[in-house]
Parts: sequence; structure tokens; C-alpha cells
Amino acid sequence: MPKFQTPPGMHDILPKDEALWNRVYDTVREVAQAYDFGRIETPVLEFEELFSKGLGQTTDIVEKEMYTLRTKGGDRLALRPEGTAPVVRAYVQHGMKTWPQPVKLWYFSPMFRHERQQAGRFRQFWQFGFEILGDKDVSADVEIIRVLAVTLETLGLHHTALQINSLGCNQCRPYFKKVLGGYLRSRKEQLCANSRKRLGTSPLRVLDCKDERCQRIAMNAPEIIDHLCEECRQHFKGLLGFLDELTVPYVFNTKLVRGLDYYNRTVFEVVPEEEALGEDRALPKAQSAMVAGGRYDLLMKQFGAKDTGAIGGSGGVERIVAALSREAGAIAHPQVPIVFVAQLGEKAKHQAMLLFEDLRKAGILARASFGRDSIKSQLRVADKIGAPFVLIVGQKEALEGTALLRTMGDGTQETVAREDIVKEIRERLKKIKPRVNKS
RNA sequence: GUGCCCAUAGCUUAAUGGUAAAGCUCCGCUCUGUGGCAGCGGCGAUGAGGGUUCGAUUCCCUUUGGGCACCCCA
Repeated sequence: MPKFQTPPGMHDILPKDEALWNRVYDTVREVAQAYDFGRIETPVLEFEELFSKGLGQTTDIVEKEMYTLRTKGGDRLALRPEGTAPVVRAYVQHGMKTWPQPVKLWYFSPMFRHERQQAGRFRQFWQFGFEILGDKDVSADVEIIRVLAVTLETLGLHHTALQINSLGCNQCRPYFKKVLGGYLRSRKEQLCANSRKRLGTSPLRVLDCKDERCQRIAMNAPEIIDHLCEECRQHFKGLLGFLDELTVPYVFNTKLVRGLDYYNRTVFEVVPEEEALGEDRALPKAQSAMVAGGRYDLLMKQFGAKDTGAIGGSGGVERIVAALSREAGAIAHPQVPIVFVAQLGEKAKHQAMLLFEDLRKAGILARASFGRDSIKSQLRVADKIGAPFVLIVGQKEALEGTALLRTMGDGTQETVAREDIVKEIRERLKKIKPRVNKS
């Protein structure tokens, strides 16, 4: 039994995962570059206050899911549970308001939340995110949604559904809360215990409670969309108009609220379509959101970036990787052929190492097993890893300054002079069809 | 944080209240300058701690970890 294991909810990303992870990372990076987002990586640790003040005291993330610690100097720090607050902090700290607006940033980083893990939910998980700061205009909303949609599409995830809603602003939300609160209070008896507790603090959350009774009440509840102030209504209308023009399919979900307090106006989520989940539904709907985000003008203001706005969205890498594995048919990647360098004898080993370096410098993927002495076991390894060619350097070859070039497919081999090896290998590799492996 | 299920080798699985078995993988030998096949061998496990018992991997308790659900979220 291993003495040490990863802490609960945390996991290793192994070489076998590399193909899919790279695919997600590369896609995010390419999309970010195509839309001119600049990379930002903020520290894993921030002052705890950044989140407790930024995300809202009563949010679950702050109340019970933060990893916090006290430093020897007495500072209270927290492992970041999300990426937006640090980015806004950076915007203000580095005076990005003096940069040409808006400032467009992206990241790809681990996040930490102390929750019980289950399917698609971890204590350390990776998120990529896109943020547009310093822009109140609805076009920023459109761009964020589009960038995320393009990312998923490029990855080949087509069975997704974009849900979208507006939460209003400082003007209209308090008014709506009152209306909603009144409605809910009049039916308090029929609500579940949890929702009853939430009535006072965040009545909006009652709307996406999964309790059957609450659902029924939520069904007929007043909708925020009918109570938006004129500006918010125009903003939302404008957004939907853009999406229609760009033929981005969306589902207007008036019940969609988000777990963080800082959102205003636009909020959205991308979930896998039912059929994409397969018959046995590998993931339940509630925690299957692959991508989510919203506008956070209030957070900007709170952190000192007045009179401007910002919007962003982030994606859960593990969930997207899982979705990619589900669509296994789409996942095929070429495997780069490897040339194996085998050696026999002390002198030959030295020669072989030099040869290995020659190959590497020439950009040829090479592998060797210098720790093994028998040619037999070395060839076995070459066979296992699927090397199409093996270069064998023995005593004789070492003296002659040559190597034996063995073609594994048919077992033929010929002697090649040291200085011709790279050229010869290059030619032969050209003729090989890349092997395609399903992962 | 709450509830339900689970825990044997790196992986997949056996078994019994009485010496823990196999397949795959890995390492090696048969074959001391040649891979795949085959044969043989080797490494390697009852998550941890208690209890019941002559004896526990098996039964009980605790704990740790995992899966799932709730809560919530990417």
C-alpha cells in the first residue's frame, strides 16, 4: 500500500492524460491569441480578504470552501477558489485603466475549493478563463460568450447548450428581490427548509433550488426579466440580438442565477446536451457546467475601478477533458515515430550517446536504454514503444564509425556511416504514415 | 458538512474463519550481436488501527481513502 497518496479531491495528471490536456490548453491558447487576449497568471495564494470581500460573505465558496492559512508573519492568505477576483485585483494594482481599454486577459490555472468531491468536482481543479475589463458595452458580453463557444467548438464539443439570463443591476435587482421576496414569503410554508433560510439573504437562489416543492413555486414566480430597469433591459436585448445575428444558439433560462454575488446583468452557463451525456448519464446535470461566467461591474467598482465594467467566463478543464473522452470518436492524434538507439559494449555506449544527441539536435525523436546491456532487451523495448527504426551501435560499428540501421517492420538492416545517419533517418521517416492512436 | 455503497499486487479479478490465487504489466532467463511468439523464473497485495477468535483477508467497531447523491460549483 502506498504510504502517501494525493489528498482528497486532488489528483495527478499523468502522461496518458497529456494528449487531451494539451489539446485543451493549445486550443485555449490559440483562441486567446486569435482574439488578442493577453496571458495573465496570478499567484496561487492571495490575501483571504480579496475573496471574502470580493465574492460575497454569504457565498458558499467563502463561507465553507476556502483553503485559508496564516503565515508566520500573521497574514491571512487563501488558495484562490476562482480566477476573476485576482484578475480584477491585478487590473487595479497595475493601473491597467491606463492601458488602451478594454483590457483582455486569459489564464489557465489551478483553483482550490474545499468540497467533497464527486463526478466532475475536485478540490484542486483547473480552469481557463477569459476576461474583458474596462468595457460596459454589450459587445464585450458577446465577445466573451463567443470566445468560449469557439473554444468548445474547436475542441469538437458540439453537443452543448448555452443558457443565458440577466440578473439586473444595482437599480433593478433590489426592487426585484422585494417583489420575489414578497411572492416567496406568501408561500413560505411550501418551501423546503433550506430555501426558507435563504429567503432573507438571497431569495434569488431559491429559484434554482432542486427541491420539488420549491421548483413548483419557482415555476410561477415573478421573473427578473420582467423587472429589469430600462438600461438593463436594453443591454440584455442587445446581447440576444447580437447572438441571433451571429447565429449562436442559446436557451434563455430565467431561473439561471450564479453562486457568486458579484455578478450583474449577463450570466451564462454552457452544459452538455442531454444526449451528449450518454444513456447512463456519466454526469448529472447539476454539476456538469463546463463553462460559465457573467458580468461583474460591481466587483470592478468595489475594487476601485469606477465607472467601468467587466465581463468574463471560465471553463472547467477536467469537465471538458471528460466530455472529450466521452466523444471518443473525435479523439485521434498522430503519434510521432521514435527512433531507438541501441548499444552493445562500453565504447559503443559512448558512441551511441553522441549519436542520440545528433538525432535530438536534428529534431528527430529518439529514445535509448543505456542502462540495459543486452541487445535483446533493448530491442524488446524498441518493439514495445513501437519504434519503426533502431540504430544499433556495437563494438564493430563503434570502431568503424558506423551504425546498423534496422527496420523493425521487416527486420532488414544495413550499415550506415555516422555522418549519413541523420539524413538517412529523415528520408525514411518521411515515408512513414503517422500512426493514429485512439486515446 | 450529511447520507448510501465500496476497499485484495502497478492494473483487472479470484478465494477461504485455517499457508492469499491468477491474467495483464514490469524485470530477467531459455537465446552472452538482434524484437514480436512460446516456455520458465522473479518483483509485488488483503488501506490503517482496534475488537471477537486457538486462528480474521473473511465477522464487528473506528479511521483513512475512493465512488455516488445532497449542498454547492468549473
